[in-house]
Amino acid sequence: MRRTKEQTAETREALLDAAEIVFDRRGVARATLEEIAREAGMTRGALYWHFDNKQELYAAMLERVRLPLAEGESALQSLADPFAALEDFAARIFRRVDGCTQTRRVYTIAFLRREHLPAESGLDEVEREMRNVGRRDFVAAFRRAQELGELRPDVTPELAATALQCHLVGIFYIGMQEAETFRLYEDGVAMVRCFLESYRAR
Amino acid sequence: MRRTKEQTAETREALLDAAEIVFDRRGVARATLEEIAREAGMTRGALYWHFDNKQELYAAMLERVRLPLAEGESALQSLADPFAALEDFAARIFRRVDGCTQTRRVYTIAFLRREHLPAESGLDEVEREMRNVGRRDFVAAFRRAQELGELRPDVTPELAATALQCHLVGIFYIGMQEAETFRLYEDGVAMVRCFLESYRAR
DNA sequence: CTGTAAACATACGCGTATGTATGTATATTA
DNA sequence: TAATATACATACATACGCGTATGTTTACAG
Repeated sequence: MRRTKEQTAETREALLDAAEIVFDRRGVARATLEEIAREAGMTRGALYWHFDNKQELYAAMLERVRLPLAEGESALQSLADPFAALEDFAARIFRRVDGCTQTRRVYTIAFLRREHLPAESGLDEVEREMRNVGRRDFVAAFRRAQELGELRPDVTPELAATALQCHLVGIFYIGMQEAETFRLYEDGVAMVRCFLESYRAR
Repeated sequence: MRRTKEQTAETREALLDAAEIVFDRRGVARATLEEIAREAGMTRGALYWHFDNKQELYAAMLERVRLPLAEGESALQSLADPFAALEDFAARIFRRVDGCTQTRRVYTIAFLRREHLPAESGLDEVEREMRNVGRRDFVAAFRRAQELGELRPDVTPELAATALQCHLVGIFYIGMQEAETFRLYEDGVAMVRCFLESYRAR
């Protein structure tokens, strides 16, 4: 029952799609490899052929979304107008998560459908790295704004960056829990815009 | 080996303390009743005497913190100065979570150490209720601010309430993940103050 | 065209957590 | 003070999910 290269790749994608669905439905811990395989119309044999275990399956699922995300649109580009760049960055992220079902589902899984342990070796390094990369960019942008005299004089760039981080995380969090009533893109952008104004110098 | 009423109550508390520790360490799903019982110096027999299963143990752990929290300091009191009341409300919550190790740990467990499923019957109703109660108060406060002409004219009370909710959740979320480097009370209050200013009319 | 390994399906053994059943000592009550 | 139910500890029965071993078909390399 050997398949062609194409069929094999399709099977792998189907397994990852199924993993997303079942992780979203049951949570990562309670999801069983049996249910994932059946969701894809396969057996656990196929799963263990493509992935070593649930951990690696989860990592591969993340990677499939991280790749297009890392391709270019992640960093904030121009530091000429830091506030505009920050708002634009947030808008792009919201647009991406709100527009693409798959991205949204994976983000939901990563945020809500799994347990975040204190010293989770390996996987959380990725998350922490992603978060810190974002934060580093935020600090740089607010520092630039400070140089331009556009930042409120009573706050540090670090605090402003942390606050933005908190606000974005909160928007994602609530937006995913109230997925039906909460329009991530429209409401999110409005909130971030309003938020950024408060850190602007008068 | 029958114990006195006092001893029994102490055992129950010890089991709940142990549940907090193990849930925080392993996450709720991966935590085993065996480890919890041993952490309390007991066996699973004691656990099954006091609680029916892990679900009820978790609920009892939540309830132990919800009780003192519901005793009085939860609602925002005066609507004379809505913005001050909101800031004060946030400050009290931060103070409570930041000051009390137990409260902080339970919040960390509820936020990070468990999986949030879409239709989790029973337990998530409590969470949703808590969240909606907060939100209702926020909406009322911002509506009152609108009547007083203190709310920015370009935002609705509902959006402002949602934004505040998002910001608070994000602060909790980040504050618990970076528990070492993030001072929940000081930084949190500063952020909320700055945030609230941005929704004030000029 | 033939051998080999890929791409799975099937079957098995294993550990582990759970729930329950039973044992037991003792505080409580009548 | 005797009887009883309490407050556990211990033992057991069960099921579930995982990892692996093995079987089977067939694409592909030479």
